[in-house]
Amino acid sequence: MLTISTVRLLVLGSILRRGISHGYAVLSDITSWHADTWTNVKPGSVYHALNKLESQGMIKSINSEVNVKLGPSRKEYTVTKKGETEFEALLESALVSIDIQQLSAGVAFMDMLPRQKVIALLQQRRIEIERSIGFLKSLPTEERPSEPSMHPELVGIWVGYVENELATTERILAHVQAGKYVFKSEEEK
Amino acid sequence: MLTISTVRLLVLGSILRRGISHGYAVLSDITSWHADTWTNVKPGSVYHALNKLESQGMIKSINSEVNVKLGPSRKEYTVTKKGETEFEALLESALVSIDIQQLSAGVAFMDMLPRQKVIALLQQRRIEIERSIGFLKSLPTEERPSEPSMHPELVGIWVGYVENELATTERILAHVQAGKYVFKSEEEK
DNA sequence: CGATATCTATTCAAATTTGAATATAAAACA
DNA sequence: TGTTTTATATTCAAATTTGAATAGATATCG
Repeated sequence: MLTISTVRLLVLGSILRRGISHGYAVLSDITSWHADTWTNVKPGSVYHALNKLESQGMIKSINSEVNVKLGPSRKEYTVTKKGETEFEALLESALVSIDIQQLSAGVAFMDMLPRQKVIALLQQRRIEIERSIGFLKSLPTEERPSEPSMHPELVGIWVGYVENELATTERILAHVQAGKYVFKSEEEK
Repeated sequence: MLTISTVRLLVLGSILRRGISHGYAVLSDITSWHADTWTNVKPGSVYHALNKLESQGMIKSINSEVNVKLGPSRKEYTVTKKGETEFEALLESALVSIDIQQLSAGVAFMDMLPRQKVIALLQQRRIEIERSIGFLKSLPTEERPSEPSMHPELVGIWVGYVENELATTERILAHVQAGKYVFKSEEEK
């Protein structure tokens, strides 16, 4: 289950990438990206996010209505300045978040930030994950657990999870530092 | 964010472990188990689950009212036969689920199933994860991704996630097969 | 050329979650 | 003894998500 901020990030990012877009295209983008794994957004969530973003002045609807399409009429949107600011804030917090769905959405759009910014955020993420590993490893367990919190396997599951998050962060960080991918304000040749 | 079925499993398991319980105790159990990591259940979710489980005949309220407590009055529940059946169904599906939160809840209560059953479920989980790894590894990627679904890092995040799930499953399976922990209908000495 | 399938596009009610508020009783303190 | 704190216990409105339904327009098939 995705959080609202992840949906907002995905919606804003999808519209920004296209310049002008509408609910169905956003939905198609998101579901085509998901690979049945990292997102499971339903139409209602996308349209809800669009309505809310519009009411908050993050996006605004335009009436181009160039009827070069098949099917019912669309409502098209562009992202406002305020929306761009929101997008960057959501993106930055996604790249630092320990949650894997947030991170996925962040990585999907990371090239819309400068390379150095992404490096700094991923380094921050690494520090938070290391703290989390330290905490989890400090938890006491019992071979005959008297309650679930003491169960070695339960603690093990979460240690494994965050250790994998650490490896993931370091891998991406290394690639970005090594010059892979094209980031904001880097010309492509 | 937890799914409803995970909350139901946790609530039923918590009541079953205590025999008789009430909302606040269930909430305390669940939050004391979480270690700030694998659950983040709010009061409203627990009470909602209790009301729904009661309306479905999975639990029933009893009026023992042995006022040996401090604070406002409670509403106490026991799990019905129907609720026990539901608990086992939820538990079995949690142990097979690829979702880590479901698995965590499943592991927390796995000792309420026979050892052989748990082994069979974890083996099934392993097979589903292997299928998932195969699928993810078959996805095409591009060094200059034209869309997020093609991004090597995004695919890499999810390959890493499921590979870690595989390792976790195999580790727990090995421990259970090696005779660790006390399961249903195994006497303790 | 009429039926029906398909793709496009959105809406809506019902279910669920969240965050905050409310409320009771005992304990602790001054 | 009064007042504040702490622990117990639940409720509720608002926000969000889900699942299903609705609906327009072209394509396809016999």
